[in-house]
Formats: sequence, C-alpha cells, structure tokens
Amino acid sequence: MTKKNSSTTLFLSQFLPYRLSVLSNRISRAIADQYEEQFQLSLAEWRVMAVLGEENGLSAGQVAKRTAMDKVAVSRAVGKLLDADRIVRYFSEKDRRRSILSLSESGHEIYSHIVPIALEYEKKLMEQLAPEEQELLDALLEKLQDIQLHA
Amino acid sequence: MTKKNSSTTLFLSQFLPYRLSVLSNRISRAIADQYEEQFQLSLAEWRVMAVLGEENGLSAGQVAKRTAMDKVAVSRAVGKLLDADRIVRYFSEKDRRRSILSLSESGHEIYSHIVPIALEYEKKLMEQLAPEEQELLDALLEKLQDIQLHA
DNA sequence: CTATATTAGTTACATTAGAAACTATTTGCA
DNA sequence: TGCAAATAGTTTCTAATGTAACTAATATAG
Repeated sequence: MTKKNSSTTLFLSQFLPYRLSVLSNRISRAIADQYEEQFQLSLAEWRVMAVLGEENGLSAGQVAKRTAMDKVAVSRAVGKLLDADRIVRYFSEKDRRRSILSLSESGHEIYSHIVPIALEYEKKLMEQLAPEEQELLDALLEKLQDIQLHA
Repeated sequence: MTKKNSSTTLFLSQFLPYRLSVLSNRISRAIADQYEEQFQLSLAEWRVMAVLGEENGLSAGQVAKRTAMDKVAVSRAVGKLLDADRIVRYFSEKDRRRSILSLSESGHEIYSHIVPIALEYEKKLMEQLAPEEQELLDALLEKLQDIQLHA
C-alpha cells in the first residue's frame, strides 16, 4: 500500500493537464470577450465562421472535424448563424443530406473584423517568447497533439 | 514553416489558442473518463479534492483561487462533496462566513486512488518528450501563464 | 429490386455552468 | 455608536452542452 512518496500527492499547480486547462481557458476567454459582445457571437459560432473563412463550401460534418466540435454543437451554431444571415447554406444535389456552407457577405465582413483581433492577440502572446522558443512551443504542441491517449 | 500571416485569413489548425484548447480538452477528458465513472466525481469535484489533498483547511474562496474555478462552481462542488462525505466543513470562529474545508477519511481514500492515475497519465504524456523538451515545455508554459492578457 | 444498414443532420431531454441577485457577516469610518 | 461598503458563500434564473433518440437520404447485401 505504501508507495513512492512522489506518487501520493498531486501538486495541481505543476500538473500539466491542469496548467494547460487554465492557460487555455484564460486565453480563449480573453479573445472571446473581444468579439462576443461586439458581434454577438459565441465561441462555437466563431469557430464555425473561422473554418468557413478558411475554406468555403464545407459540410456540417467537415466543419465538426476541423473545429473538433461535435455535430450537435455545429448544428446549433449553424442554425444561429443562418438566422443571423452570417452564413449561407445549400444542400448538395448529389446527396441531399450533405450541406454546403459558406460565409455570407455580412459574415465575411464580420470575419474580416475579427481575424486581425485574434491574430493580434496571438501575436502578443507569442511575442513573450523568443523566436526559437516559439518554434519549440509549436513543435512540442505538435508532438503532444499526436499522442494516442487511450492505448 | 515560416510565418506568413496575411492577417486576413486565420488558419485555425495553426492558431495557438485553438490548439491549446483542443489539446487541453482532450487530455482533461481522457483523465476524467478514468475517475468519473469509477468514483462518481465530476472534474470540478476532483479539483476541489485535489487542492484539499495538497493543503488542508482552505476556505472555499482559497479553493477557488487555487483551482481557477469561480466561487459558484466551488460552492456547488463543495455541496456535493459534503453530501457524499468526501470532505468535512467547519466555519471559522473568528469569521463565521469563512469555511474551513478538508478531506474526510473516505475523501483521502479516494484521493489516494486517483492521484496515481492522474500522475501516471501525465507521465505517459511527458514520456513522449525528451527530458530537455519537458523542461522547455515547463518553462514555456510558465512564461505564457504570466502574461498580462488585458493590457 | 427491397429490406437493412449507414450517414448527415436535427430535435428533445437532462445536466452543467455562468451571471446576477441574495443572505449573512464583518469591516471601515463619520 | 451606527450605517454604508465589502466579503464569503449560496440560490436562482438562464444559457450552453452532451447524450440519445429521431428524420431523411443514400448505400449495400441478399
């Protein structure tokens, strides 16, 4: 029952999953604060717009994959964005289940306002790190991303 | 790749806040999956237990600060943990608003089961990185954590 | 063909989480 | 003192989220 000392107490402030979570939430919240009020956009809605700004004509399923959101969240976000005329939806002629989504004129307008804010924000963050450090962070995140979590 | 941010398009998959969020959610979820079912503990409840395992006798407010949860979330988690007899609560004699929280016997028991799981998990993650990389990641997170987000 | 399985997306239900208002207590200061 | 402001924590109301069930369309096995 008695185990190594090091494995009987967890120091939350040094625990990687916890640190990532706190950092990530702080950053996301800080950015979201800048567009939520100004543009009445939830984080989920913004993510959908972000991928559509990157690539037009995606289906809801493709959006889900790229944003790492689940399909219900995408469906809801898409619904709201349609209501607000920020995106446009067709359905594929070949497969009428598949939606084809793109930013509307006004969606593009909003997108082009938010992108600089988001990038500026990221820049501010990254500026805290030296260029080599930035590259390292990038590489480390890449590695961690690829880990198979459930062996 | 070198950075060439046109500042008119955002590539979500290369956007630091987004990458952090996806990574962090994946990791937290994977760990939570291991104790939620087994011990009927939500992430919030586990966090409260984790800081109490680290330091006994904290008030709800101190728990909130250390876990980066808001006070409502702490209040609710504390309520559930009390119901399940996983923690014990007194109120300070000097200031009867201030609570004094600590793990109960059975709380300690559960704590001592989960800590190794969490640490093992973190270890698995970190093992993907070379020792120098681990130190670097640590240092980079430290730096990012300290950034003043709202200038 | 046609019955079954699969896929895309939505809806319904239950749970959780956050904001704001509220209670109780303590502090500050006129 | 005594009354406004501050603090600790809880409750309430509402919005966001996840799971499962559902609808519609397409693909496929027999």
